Order: sequence, then C-alpha cells, then structure tokens
Amino acid sequence: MQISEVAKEFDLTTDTLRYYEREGLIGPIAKGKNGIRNYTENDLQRIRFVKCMRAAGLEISFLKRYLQLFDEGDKTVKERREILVEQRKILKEKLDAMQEAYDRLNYKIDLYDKNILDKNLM
Amino acid sequence: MQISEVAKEFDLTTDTLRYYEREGLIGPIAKGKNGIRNYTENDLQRIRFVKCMRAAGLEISFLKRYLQLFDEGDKTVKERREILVEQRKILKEKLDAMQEAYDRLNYKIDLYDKNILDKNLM
DNA sequence: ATATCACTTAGAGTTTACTTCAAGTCAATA
DNA sequence: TATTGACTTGAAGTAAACTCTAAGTGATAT
Repeated sequence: MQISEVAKEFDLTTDTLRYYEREGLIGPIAKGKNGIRNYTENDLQRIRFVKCMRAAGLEISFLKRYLQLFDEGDKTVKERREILVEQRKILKEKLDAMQEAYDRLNYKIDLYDKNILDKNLM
Repeated sequence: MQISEVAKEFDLTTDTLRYYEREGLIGPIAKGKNGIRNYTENDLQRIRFVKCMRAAGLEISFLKRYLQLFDEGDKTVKERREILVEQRKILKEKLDAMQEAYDRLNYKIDLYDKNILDKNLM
C-alpha cells in the first residue's frame, strides 16, 4: 500500500507518516526499487496503534520507546508492561480532568438554557 | 491574595498566571500602590474555571474569547452559549478517543498479565 | 546598612508535534 | 516530447502554551 493511500485511510498527511517513520514510531517501511514506500499489513497495524494513542494525547517519545522495546522482542516484556501501566495512569488522570470539565460545561449550558446566570460566575 | 500564593493554591507558576493575564484570560488584576498584584475572590474563581478548562485541553484562544464576551455582559449570552456548545462537542470527541485508547491500554495490560502476547501486535 | 526575597517588566527562548519548502526522480498520459 | 502527478530527501518554518532571562523596585530580616 502506497503512502497516499495509507494517509487517506488513517486521515493523516503523508508528511506525518514520514515524520513518524523518521522518529522511529513506525517502519522503516520497505521500499520498491523506485524508492517508493510500500506499507505492509503489519505497518498498518502499527499505525493504527500509534494513531489511537496519539489521539489520546500520549507522547511521541513514549510511543517511540515502547515500540522500540517491542521490536527488541520478548526480553523487554516486563519494561513494556511498566510503560503501559504508567501511561494508563497518566491517561486516567487526564480522562478524569476532562470528564470534570465536560460535566461543568454541561451544567453551564444548562444554566444558559434555563436563563439562570450569575454575573460573577463564568 | 498575592501571586505566589495563588500559584501555590492552583499549582500553576507565577509566570503562567502573568501569561494568562497578558493574554486576557484573567484580570487585569488590581495592584497595590507598590505595583504588586492582589487577587480577589472573583479573580480566583476565574482562574479555577480557566484551570479546569485548560486541563481538559480547551484552547487559550477560546477561553479568551469566551471570557471577553462574559465581561461584555448580558448582550453576549447567546454567543457565549454557542461557544460552550461547540467546545462541549470538541471535548466529547476527545473524551471518546481517550476512552478508546484507555480501553485499549487496559486490554493490552491484561494480555501482558496473562502472558498472551502476539509478536505482531503492539 | 546590607543582603535577601518577592515582586515587577519586556522580551527572548523552549518544547512538542507537526508542516512546509526546495529540489529532484520517475512513470504515465496528452 | 512535454507536462502532470506522486513520490523522494533534508532542512527550515510554524503554532500553541508556556518558561526563562535580565534588569530593576521595594519591604523586611540580620
């Protein structure tokens, strides 16, 4: 699969895909003799993972570390698990903060709908 | 209340507080004759709001717009409501994406715990 | 009286994650 | 044959949100 198709499929730009590769999150993607990238199903799976995690705000540096360990094989299982647990914690905290803001927005909008606004409260 | 106390209370730096003021999110904070900021309860309420929304990833530019409208009084009620609804939608989408990533992390960690790992799946 | 500390300002610097640019290759189509 | 379009590269540029620096003021502690 060619880079432009992958980009379309995942709603990423080709620049972003090359950037991820440069950063070591994915690939190196095999290239045909014309030098053009050809993404395998495995590559796509990895991009799926990266996209999901990036959408949740996990940092490139973590993903890079994790995926590098992944490529090193079984001996890194323990460290990988630790990283995941750590990231889950960070993510949970963010989720909670966002839920709180979401609830607050809902409450606020409700006040606007009911026309009960306090001049001093945002 | 002095800037350093406010910073401590909200776990922000004094630089961030001055930055927010410069950007028009809060204040202008009244200053004593020595030129030192003195935060009122109203200022703190506003910082509370800003902090909550920033923690959820809402952009400075939105907060600035919203709070400026707020300061313009009742005639901006309709527009303010619209902004809140729009931001709620953005926030909901992010929340869903994060929940998905969170579930995925949980699932993954579970696989690590049960020692069922697929060489090809991150 | 002198040093320390919290504060002030304007403005420059940093980090993260892209995004754009310039210059070039290669295959296919008008 | 010429030009169009997708690809390649390395490197420079950008946006958002801080974060830090330098130079200075003024009140308090030794």
